[in-house]
Amino acid sequence: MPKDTFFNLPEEKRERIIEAAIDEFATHPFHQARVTAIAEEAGIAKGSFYQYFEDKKDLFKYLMEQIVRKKMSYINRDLIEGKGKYGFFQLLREVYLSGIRFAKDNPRLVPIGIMLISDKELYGEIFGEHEDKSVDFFQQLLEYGKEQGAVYPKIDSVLAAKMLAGMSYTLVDYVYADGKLDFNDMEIIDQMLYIIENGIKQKE
Amino acid sequence: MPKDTFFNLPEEKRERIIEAAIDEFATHPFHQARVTAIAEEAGIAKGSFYQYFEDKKDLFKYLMEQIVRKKMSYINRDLIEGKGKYGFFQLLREVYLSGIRFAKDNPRLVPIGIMLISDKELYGEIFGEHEDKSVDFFQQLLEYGKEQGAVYPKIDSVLAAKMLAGMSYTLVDYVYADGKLDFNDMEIIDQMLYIIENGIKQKE
Amino acid sequence: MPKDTFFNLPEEKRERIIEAAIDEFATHPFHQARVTAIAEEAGIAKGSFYQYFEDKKDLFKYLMEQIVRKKMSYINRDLIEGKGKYGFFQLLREVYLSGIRFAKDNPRLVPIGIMLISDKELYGEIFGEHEDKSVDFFQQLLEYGKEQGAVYPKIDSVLAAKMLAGMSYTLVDYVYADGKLDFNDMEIIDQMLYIIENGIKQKE
Amino acid sequence: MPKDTFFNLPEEKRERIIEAAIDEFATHPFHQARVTAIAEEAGIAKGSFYQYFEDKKDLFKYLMEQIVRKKMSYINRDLIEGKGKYGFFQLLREVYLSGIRFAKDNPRLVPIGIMLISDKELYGEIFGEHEDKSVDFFQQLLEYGKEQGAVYPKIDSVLAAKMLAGMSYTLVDYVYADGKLDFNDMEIIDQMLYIIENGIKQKE
DNA sequence: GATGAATGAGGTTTCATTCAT
DNA sequence: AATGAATGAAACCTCATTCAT
Repeated sequence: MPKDTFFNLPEEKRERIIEAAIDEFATHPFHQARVTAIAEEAGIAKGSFYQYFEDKKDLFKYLMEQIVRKKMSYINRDLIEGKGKYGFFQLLREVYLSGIRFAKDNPRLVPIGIMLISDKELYGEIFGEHEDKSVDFFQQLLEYGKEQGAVYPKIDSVLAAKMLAGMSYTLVDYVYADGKLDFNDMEIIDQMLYIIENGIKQKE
Repeated sequence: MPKDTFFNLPEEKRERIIEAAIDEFATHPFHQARVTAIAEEAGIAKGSFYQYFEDKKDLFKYLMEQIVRKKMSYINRDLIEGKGKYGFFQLLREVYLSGIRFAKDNPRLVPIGIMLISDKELYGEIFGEHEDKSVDFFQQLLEYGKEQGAVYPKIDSVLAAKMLAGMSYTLVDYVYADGKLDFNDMEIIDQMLYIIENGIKQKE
Repeated sequence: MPKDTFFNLPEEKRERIIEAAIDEFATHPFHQARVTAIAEEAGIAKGSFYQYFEDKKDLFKYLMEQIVRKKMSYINRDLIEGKGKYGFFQLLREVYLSGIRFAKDNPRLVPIGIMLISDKELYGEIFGEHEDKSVDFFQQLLEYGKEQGAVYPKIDSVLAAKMLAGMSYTLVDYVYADGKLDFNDMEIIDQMLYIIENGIKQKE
Repeated sequence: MPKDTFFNLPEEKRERIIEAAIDEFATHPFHQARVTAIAEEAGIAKGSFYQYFEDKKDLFKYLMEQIVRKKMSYINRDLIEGKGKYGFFQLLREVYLSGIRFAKDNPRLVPIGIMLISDKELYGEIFGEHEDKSVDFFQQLLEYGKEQGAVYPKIDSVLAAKMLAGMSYTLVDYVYADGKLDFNDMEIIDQMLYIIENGIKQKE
């Protein structure tokens, strides 16, 4: 957790530091990212860094929390508005869409998350051992879908949740790799949803 | 490419070095992995390491090639046997199964591949810029499925291929995380396949 | 070019580092000179060295520039005073004298320059490919001598310049080898000048 | 001194090793020159190197001796033929000419000698502390010149010898730097000799 | 609080030389 | 005698972190 000094900083400076950190962590794996580079980019003294944060990991943890929070905000906004209105698949659509919007609005945040996934040791230190939260989320969504009568009840919610979560990654990575998404995001999501709904089998 | 000296080494020693490297790379991201640790673990002098390999990256590349080759061997064996016999979904099942078997037989190799994915720069240096091969593979498989009349022809092969590839990761990661799989691997795969085939929608 | 940190250092410390560097480079060819030795001798941490200089070569370049500048200062002082007063041979005498005075005042700097000469690759990196400056200098001096009517006009200025430059080295090396010069420096220079002026031939 | 094994080697192989050594020492200062490179270039095993030579320095010493011997041979041949025939300045001319011929025939040997000069420590280990032999040589020549009545007797032979020796270096370096000499070597030497004989002063 | 110099552990890599076959 | 693998000391350099002002 950053020290109080960090939170007492003028908004603008805090912002600069965070931006610099994002730049560095987006382009380098954690152990490769340099505190010096962040300090320079942010225009603060190297010593100041340690006045704000316990150490490199402290900053990274904080950053990660912010990212998660931000990503959540994309989802929630849509869901809150839609909760009553949408059916299960429409909700799912919104969720995926929010993921894409997040990636599009914050492309530099995407690789940071991806990088973390691969470093299990670091991941553990940051999120504890707890399971992937997004899986929980999709699992709950699926239960809701079953209640609604939209999802085939015999489906194993846990497995399906993992699949949906994985698909979410696939989607974001797809968007991120391609650079920019445009109109036909919709098309891609709709096709993906079609497959999720109906599978790929040829019906006779 | 390792130097000749490496290939001239007695089988046993070569094995020791590779094992040590796997241990190190499985538990540390590339830049965090230490040549010293590998040399010590393998019981060779640090200088010897550089008689066998150009540098750390050289060893890593080689290791990665071996991993890919090995993984391929799991797939190929099954496919070659089945080519004529199996229908599309049976083939897909075999492919996933082979992925799981690979992960089960070589659990330490899994995280190495996963780590690489997140380090785009390193990834590029090793595989060039070329796209994920597994996506190509699944795409071809899908085309075959369409010819066979097993896959709904309107499905976008590229997108579906990405999804199938992603699902493959999901599966392996699942297995890897849980430690060991037993009999009911089958069950999980079958459920996953059911979803892929039919989707998750409640048919009326 | 040393970093700012170096120039911000207290005079005394900067001096210590330079002295240590001179000691090391005076007794070892560049590639044999050790950063560790310099740091130890200067009483600074090895890491500090790299806070002051880009790398070993950076320090060496800087040192070399200082040496050249210092040597120049010996010449210039005399020349500026003498420009109007002296004839060509008197000027030449001053130049040689300044070379000797430099060598006498800064004996440890002499071998550093000499060592550099032999390492063409390093020399090129430091001074660029440009010709030996001292040759240029003597050439100009000779032209001046011809204008003055002191130098035999048919003499090839380029060749003679090379000879005078070489002789300058001979002289310095002589002084340096012998350890210390005393009164009869004058005598040696005068004899040398006599030869340069009149040659060694017995006139009939 | 190389071991017997070296001298028992077939002429052709010995030659190859020497050539490889020359290549390496001509392009790298002693401490930068690599035994490995020499062995590779010569097409022998690294281990064999130590069967022939005590160590790197041993080979270098031997090489240096050969170079000196070879250079001598250029001088001697001319001198022996000329001893009676030539006057002092003609002899001097022959000596310089032989230096140039040597440099032209063996350009790769020149920088090796030059490099050695700058590394006083190494120089001492190889030639002992004894004075520069070429100075001795020129001194004797000058005495002879005086006897002959060709050299102005009041000239200090030691100083003049140093100058002549230095000039010899100047000359060789000149030739070496320029790459190749052609016909007008003669011209250069003659001009140089003119200066040595008569000086550069304008006679009234 | 801000600064930036100081530190030193630790990392990769090189290479002369020895050793075992 | 010939080979080439093995060794390990030592070099350069990086960087997170601490210290002193």
